[in-house]
Amino acid sequence: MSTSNGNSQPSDSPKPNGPFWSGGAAERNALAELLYLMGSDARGADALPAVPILMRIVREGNTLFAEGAQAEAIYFIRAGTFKTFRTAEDGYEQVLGFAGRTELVGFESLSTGHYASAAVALEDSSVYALLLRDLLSVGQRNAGLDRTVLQAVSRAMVRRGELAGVMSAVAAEVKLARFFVHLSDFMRVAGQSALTFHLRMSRRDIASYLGVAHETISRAIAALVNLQLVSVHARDVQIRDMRGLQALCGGTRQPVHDSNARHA
Amino acid sequence: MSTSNGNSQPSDSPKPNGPFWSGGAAERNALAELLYLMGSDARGADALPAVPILMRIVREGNTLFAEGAQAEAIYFIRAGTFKTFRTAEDGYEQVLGFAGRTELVGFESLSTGHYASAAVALEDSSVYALLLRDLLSVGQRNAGLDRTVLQAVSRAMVRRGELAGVMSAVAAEVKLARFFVHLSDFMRVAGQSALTFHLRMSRRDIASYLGVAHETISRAIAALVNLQLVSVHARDVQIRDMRGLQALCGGTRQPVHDSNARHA
DNA sequence: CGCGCGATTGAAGCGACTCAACGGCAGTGG
DNA sequence: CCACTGCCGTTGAGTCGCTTCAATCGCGCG
Repeated sequence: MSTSNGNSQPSDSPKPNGPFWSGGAAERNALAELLYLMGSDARGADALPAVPILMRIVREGNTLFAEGAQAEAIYFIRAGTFKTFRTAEDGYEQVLGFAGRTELVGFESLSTGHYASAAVALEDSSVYALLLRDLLSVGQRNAGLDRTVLQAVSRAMVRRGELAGVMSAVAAEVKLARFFVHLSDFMRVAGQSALTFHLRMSRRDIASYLGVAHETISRAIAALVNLQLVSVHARDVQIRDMRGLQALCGGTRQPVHDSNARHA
Repeated sequence: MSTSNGNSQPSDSPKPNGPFWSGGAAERNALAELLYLMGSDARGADALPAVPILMRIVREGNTLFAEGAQAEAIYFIRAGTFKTFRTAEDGYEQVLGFAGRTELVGFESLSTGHYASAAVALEDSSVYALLLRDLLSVGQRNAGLDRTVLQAVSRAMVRRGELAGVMSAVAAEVKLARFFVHLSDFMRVAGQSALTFHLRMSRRDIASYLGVAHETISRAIAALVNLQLVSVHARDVQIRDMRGLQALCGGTRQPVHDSNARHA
């Protein structure tokens, strides 16, 4: 979703044909790769209708799509990390989420034809693009792809729900603890170390995502470090007490400032 | 989404055949009705494969599905209002959203097989159920239904993003103002009065949805009334100054300096 | 009628926001 | 090569607003 252990191997031949898009003869392979990436069994992947899948490389800091732009495609992330956010009239950036390998971005555009949020790469990344006109075409559907899309969207919905979960916590340390636990879970299912990972986003982005001021993130990190729950150096995070961290996540309302002394 | 003007006519013959499900000969009609309800053009609705659509009545206060339960179906709301929420270990209810006519609930279950949140009817309601096994079946797909599902899910994603939008506001009055504006928008697109509507949810539910204490909701309502922006009696809301209300929505947080997005 | 629940209002404390300053780091251009 | 300039991250101090605890009122319901 948001981190990587310095692995993100650019090994598997991204090399695009054009400035933006690759395609042509490679499309058939791209579709099979996409289904494999997203965890679908590739049964019948050879007997597929001609659903073109394009690949696109996005360098760190570049935008995959802009908020409000005419929607052309939805994107499956092949490698790298993105943040999605909306920009208010006053310029405030509300981060809606971080998306990594195997995740889907840009899907909200399907109902309106315009992207409801922007997506920017937090590191050099690559995505598979599925054009909307192919997704909505009546004929020549690919059942495997359809199922893959539905499942990916379902997961995206779950992650949006988690956003509400982290923002609902009152105390900033609790929000941050939940954020770290979610990150750890993501690393684990990605087959990487669940206790050591690298933040790909700035403190500001985290703050926006959690709904607090960015200074509060600094202080919350310091608090978790003081509690011996984690070690943080720059953007490298090491979880030292997962149990304690999860215990901290429990509190929703009511401050966690434990206070053994109830008022007498 | 969440309100109705006391119209919700139970006229169009809900009458279920069994205790829970209706079906049988009416299924063919139900599919056509569903497509019409969701705004799809019903072209070729007669030449549909046999996709069974079941209808279900849910009385006020009853649960459509429970959090964590094995998922059987996703639901298109035909009439009424639901709230979706997750319950923390300490019993705190985090409201994830309110869903009304033409909206979709339960979709998150698709990726895990279990419902990630619970759905409870806030008034007597009826839904169309689309069984997961039909949704995921490889053969005999209905292109119109597929497209309808995708669009409904897209809209649900947009609404989840709006949740982040309301929770990101700092001041409680701003959150509430945004909530009212969203409600008004929903009423308008539903073809009802955009300035007068009835809240179907409790103050507590609103508070949970907006991420504040329920007492704060009372005070925020009083503040908006004092500002002559709205009138509120019990759960009946009348918007008196839509411009002022929208102006209040503007405030988010201090603007974040441009930063990212180097060259598009 | 009494009980419970929803809603409102008051009082007090504290936690997060805001403003501000500082150090470190990377990119840039003289 | 090194100042210069942003940006990121941290830390401090003060104010404000929300949370929490508490009491009260109205209403529906058994």
